[in-house]
Amino acid sequence: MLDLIELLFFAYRNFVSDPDEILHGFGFGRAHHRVLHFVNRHPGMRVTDLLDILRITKQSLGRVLRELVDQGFIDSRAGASDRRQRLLYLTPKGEELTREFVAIQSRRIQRALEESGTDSRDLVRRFLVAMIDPEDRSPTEKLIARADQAVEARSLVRGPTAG
Amino acid sequence: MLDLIELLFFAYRNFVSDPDEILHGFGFGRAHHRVLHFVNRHPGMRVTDLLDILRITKQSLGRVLRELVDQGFIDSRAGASDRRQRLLYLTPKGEELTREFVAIQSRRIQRALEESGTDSRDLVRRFLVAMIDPEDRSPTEKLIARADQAVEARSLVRGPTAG
DNA sequence: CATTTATGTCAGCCATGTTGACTTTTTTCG
DNA sequence: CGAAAAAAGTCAACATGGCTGACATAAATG
Repeated sequence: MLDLIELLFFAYRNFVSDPDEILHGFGFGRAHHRVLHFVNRHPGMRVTDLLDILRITKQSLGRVLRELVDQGFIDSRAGASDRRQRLLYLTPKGEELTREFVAIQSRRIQRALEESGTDSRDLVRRFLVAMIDPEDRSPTEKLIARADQAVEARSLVRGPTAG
Repeated sequence: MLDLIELLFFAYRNFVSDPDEILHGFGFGRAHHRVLHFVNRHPGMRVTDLLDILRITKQSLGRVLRELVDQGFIDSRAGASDRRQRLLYLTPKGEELTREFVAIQSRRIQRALEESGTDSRDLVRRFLVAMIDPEDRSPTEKLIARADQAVEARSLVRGPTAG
């Protein structure tokens, strides 16, 4: 297993370096990437939801979130039904930036799947899920499913060719 | 691909948290884990080799390496043929600690491979290699091969049942 | 009205990266 | 031999992104 332990290290390092380089030009770092990524996936999410996903403290998140809001990458609106909540959305500027690193990371994964063989996607997906702590798997898969459904819903509203 | 991007994040986070927890008891962190891991894999490696693998600065490495040597987890001996070199070895204490996190990470991978299906190992390995930057792949695979061969050589010297 | 919840903020600390400058020891090469 | 290069180590200062603890405010809830 030692080879796979190391390959995970090397692969992940390259994988996260893609967005790192893009964000470095804006004075942002890895922490900003994560925030942008999950706000993109769950538009209108609460700050608390983001804290649960990232598993960092409010203070750590607060720092990067403030920078992203101040510089116009994220919009933070009070909730309609519960006005204590701050619901997080990407601005057009934030969407544009997010598209960049989603694209580059998707390309890397796509290439790797093609090189590793036909029908590798399902197996790789199952492997990654199984690498997650058992108690976290179901919540994680539900989170991903909810995000995917929301994308689907938005694309139906805008029409099939709008995205 | 968004689901795989996120699964990589969640899977890797759990994957590295295993050794993190073990090392936290010794006042060590992620940086110490990496050093111990690669010194275990390449006993007698030079400091320069380690710098090449980790891609961090001499100063960053120096800090954690000093702690590991001072506290008796790593032995640093002058090279026989080139006495400028410091060749790095795990002490018995370092070996014991290293065995712990190799074991826990191996168990996680083993479990994930079993759950993701028969013959998943080869495909997962190919996928991980293909996730690495093309120009880094060949050096990385050679590095892993050399480490595996050295393990093989050592086990032949000590006899097949010694390990 | 008291309590809880969601959020934000100040202050300070820690781990681990970075740059830049410099030293010592040893090897290599013209 | 002597100059240059290589391997390693060190000092100082700084950045990023984690952390704890203590509070403050607004709004919902019972």
